[in-house]
Amino acid sequence: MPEFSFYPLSIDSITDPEAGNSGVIRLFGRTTDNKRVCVLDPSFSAYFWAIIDKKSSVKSLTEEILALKLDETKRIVHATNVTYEEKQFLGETVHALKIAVNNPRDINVLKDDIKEMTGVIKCTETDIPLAQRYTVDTGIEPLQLCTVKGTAIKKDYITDMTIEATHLTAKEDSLLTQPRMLAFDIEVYNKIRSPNSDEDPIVMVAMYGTGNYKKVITWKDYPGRKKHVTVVKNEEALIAMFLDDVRSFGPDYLVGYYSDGFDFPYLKDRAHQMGIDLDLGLDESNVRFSRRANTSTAKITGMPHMDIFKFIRRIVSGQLNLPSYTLDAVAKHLLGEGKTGADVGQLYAAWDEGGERLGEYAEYNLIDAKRTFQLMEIMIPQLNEFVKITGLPPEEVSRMSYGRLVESYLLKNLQQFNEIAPNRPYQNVIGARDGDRVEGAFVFQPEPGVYEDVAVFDFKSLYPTIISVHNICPSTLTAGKKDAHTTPELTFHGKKRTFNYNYKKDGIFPKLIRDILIRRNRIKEMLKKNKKDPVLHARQYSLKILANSAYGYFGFSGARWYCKECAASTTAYGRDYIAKLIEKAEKEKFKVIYGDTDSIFLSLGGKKTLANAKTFLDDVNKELPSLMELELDGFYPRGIFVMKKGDKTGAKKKYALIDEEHDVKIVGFETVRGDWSGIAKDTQKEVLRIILEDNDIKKAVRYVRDVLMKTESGKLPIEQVHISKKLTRGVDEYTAEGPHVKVARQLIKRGETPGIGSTITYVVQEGKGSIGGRSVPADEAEAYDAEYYIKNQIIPAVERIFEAVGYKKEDLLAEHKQKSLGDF
DNA sequence: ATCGAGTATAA
DNA sequence: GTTGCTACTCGAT
Repeated sequence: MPEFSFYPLSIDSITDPEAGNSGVIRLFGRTTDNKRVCVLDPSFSAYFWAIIDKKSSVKSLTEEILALKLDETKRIVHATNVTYEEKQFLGETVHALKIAVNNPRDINVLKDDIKEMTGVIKCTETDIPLAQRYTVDTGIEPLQLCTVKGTAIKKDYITDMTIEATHLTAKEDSLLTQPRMLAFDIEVYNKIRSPNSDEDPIVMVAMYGTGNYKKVITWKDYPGRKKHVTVVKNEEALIAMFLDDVRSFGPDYLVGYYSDGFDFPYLKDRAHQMGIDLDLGLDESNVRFSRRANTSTAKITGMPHMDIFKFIRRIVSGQLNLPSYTLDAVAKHLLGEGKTGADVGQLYAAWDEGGERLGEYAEYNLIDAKRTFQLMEIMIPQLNEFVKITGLPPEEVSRMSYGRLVESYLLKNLQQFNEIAPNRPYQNVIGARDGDRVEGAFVFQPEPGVYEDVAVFDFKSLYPTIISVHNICPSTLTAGKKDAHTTPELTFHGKKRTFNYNYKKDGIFPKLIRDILIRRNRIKEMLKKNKKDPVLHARQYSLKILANSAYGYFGFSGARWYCKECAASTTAYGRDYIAKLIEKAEKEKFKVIYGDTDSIFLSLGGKKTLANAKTFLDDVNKELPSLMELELDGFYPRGIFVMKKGDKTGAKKKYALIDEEHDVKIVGFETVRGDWSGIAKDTQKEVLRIILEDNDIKKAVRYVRDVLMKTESGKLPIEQVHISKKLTRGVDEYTAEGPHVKVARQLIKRGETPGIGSTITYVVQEGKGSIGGRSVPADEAEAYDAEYYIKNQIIPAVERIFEAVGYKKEDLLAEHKQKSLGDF
């Protein structure tokens, strides 16, 4: 009887037609001696719960449920086993029947009849995927080494062996950390910017894999071709060879960058036209596509396909904070090297001409695949941490949302509470929930001006600690005030009220969040000794994300544990903590200049020292409940707050600070926004720097004047007047057409297909009429409307900075006009 | 002058 | 399939 250890890479379930369509768990993985295996575990049964009104109903209901025989097409649906357990459901002790079935699909049929039975209150956990249920109940998890005993069977899987397991056990703490990976990228022939799969062929595909594997396939030969470039006779042969190469390489992960959204859908369209199947599955099945909202996914049975773009965009973007997440931008940031310099827009021309230039594009293609591979390598520790936290397979984790993260973590940790989970809401419930709004955070109204010696404090993980300390949870929400935390007064559905959370027992969220925060604190301690450890870093980051997602999850309409009261209570406590902190600071004669959600800014301004501020910090921390902590976020010799447009009050969420290392931190200004021209952003940045660092307003005025003159002369580099905005819907769906929509129409007219999510870059030119009417695609612009850029871009970007230091816009303009008049 | 739509960012 | 808050421009009225 074969016995070996292996790392599961994907876990899913199938039904076995030879055993009455009963559910079978299927694990594809890699053995410790590097073989590919498929392990089938038929021993695990699907089940769900029925919550019933009283214990005395158990016997009769059990009989009634077991007697159910429902006729479905080609099968009889029935329960195989019913057992009674006392469980917890949202904080209540309940009587529950665990109802097992043969075919996982039977759950959906049975539950409708069972919930109508007298004595049954509701059916729940009817929508948990069998594979997820399996990992939770057995502890067999993706990437965790496990040992299997069983019989080798013949099944048509493309693996070294297929085993039907008799014993399957998880080994402790051994994770697959070095998967065999293959990254790929395709290049398409296209004259206009967005390729059309009905016409434009795939001309190259590159692969880069573990062990320095590299290969480019193309279908036109050229002089000087390198030996890793293979030429085939046409596009059809290119696709066929690509599929063969992927199969024979046998990756644990097949990796792409935006391959869910582009490479695979494109390959599918082209292959379909040629009558080829993308049958990469280890069961010879085709790549499976699904579309939801505006994202698509491409999955391959047994061969996890990872779209690393999605993971970076959704999960890691919080720590990267880049303005753009193109492969080039992300690779430059994380690897120090981006794409090659080749202009992919000219690939079609090189292809038509033939010749040596094609070599540049083969190199470009290969480097794209290589960068994708390198990015995946960097992401592995982070990905592994999320796999451990959620128990989800890597391909799911790579496409995971925050809601899914929280929910998977909860489902995985419910046993310690003896709790059963609510079902996911139906669409109509989600719709009803969407109308609910809760009051958010407090933002301090700043006074415009320049401040000296600014100390910034913030609460460490404010919302997670509040949830934990005040036991905020759908399972502890209670009507009575006895033995309960009562929230500060808040507005809910238009009425003033408070909520109570019983503290007699730990809530699910509070307990799990406390564990997470404590674990994270421990890891951060370890990180102090071992600063660069990527695994520790990934671990603390994943815990941070998880803890921070809990508040958002409470208010998320698609959540199982949706709880608007909990979300409202969390922010109410947040406002209360900040208000009390401000009150205390003012009582201690500190000048509070700003605060937002979890932070306060104190201006020491000569009267107080940093030591005073630190004493204040210590005092505050002595009074805070354990887990909660105020931290010194930073000390800044100078800072500036500006006023809102139109009135004299200070603008919130908009300020700049300079630290002792002379680094300027700019928040909320146009400079850090993508939808302003380069000239406006650069000018604003420099003005802020001059004022904060040199403290020389005259110098700043001189600087702006120079910029205005240069702008007026028409000599700015054209890129400096590019403005970019994203299309968030189809061009015809707009009711109000801004300039970027009008420009998108021009692009369509010249044959391009700017779709949802594409960025439109344009230049405003001179002429009559609306700004939109005078805007043209950036690549068509040679000149710009100097007046527009002066009046609508540069001046607005700097005027309120000058106002904050007592300098009028008119002065700035007047000096500019005099000067320029003199010039003419 | 005012308002809604659209876009983007902070936390 | 995280939340809410603020600020701005453009175009319509």
